[in-house]
Amino acid sequence: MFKELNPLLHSELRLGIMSILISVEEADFVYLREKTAATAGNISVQIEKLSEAGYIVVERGFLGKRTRTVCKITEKGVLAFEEYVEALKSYLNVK
Amino acid sequence: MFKELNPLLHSELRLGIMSILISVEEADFVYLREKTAATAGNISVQIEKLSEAGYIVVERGFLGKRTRTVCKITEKGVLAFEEYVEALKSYLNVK
DNA sequence: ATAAATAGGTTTATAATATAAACTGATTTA
DNA sequence: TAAATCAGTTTATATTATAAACCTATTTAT
Repeated sequence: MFKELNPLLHSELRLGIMSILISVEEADFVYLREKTAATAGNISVQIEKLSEAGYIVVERGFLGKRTRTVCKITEKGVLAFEEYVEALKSYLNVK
Repeated sequence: MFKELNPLLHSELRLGIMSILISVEEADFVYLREKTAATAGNISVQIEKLSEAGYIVVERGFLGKRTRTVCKITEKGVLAFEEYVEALKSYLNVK
């Protein structure tokens, strides 16, 4: 009847991060913080979780002298996101 | 950018319960337990939360000699569910 | 008649989670 | 050179989801 909702994606902030990354394919820490309006600590933790799961890859580098953390969604992440959306449909009366 | 996801509805089990109730307009405890495949304790707690929020009404009665707890969604519950679905769309690339 | 299962729940304990506050180290500005 | 600001990370806390344990009534088996 109901499909399982991947708990890693069924989280407001992680879902927001994934939602951004699936459309832009590359976003840095600051951009994610601005778009999601979450605190830096919260973003940091959730990025780490998504990274551990292999849903995104994180590259820490520099932009001039400033540190810059760039995130990209992986193929695995795209698939997980798509499956999550499919699973959600079993809860909403959307076909 | 992203709309807030009502935390009361952004829960796999409560969402399942609401999803059922929005389509059948009346379901008892046993039916909800079977359809959601959750434990009775879990169902019990989540029904209570939805009830406290005024999203559903709960009537405890009898069916023959057996106790029977019947749940119905309220107008407030329907609205909250619809708003939740709208909010979700801001995260998925669905229009 | 009585013991053991079963039904329909509720209460509670526990483990997982989300979140923000506090912190760090570098860089820029006053 | 002291104070702010930037870009994050670590940690502490409060909330939450979940299942285990429990309870009371009823049915079934002996």
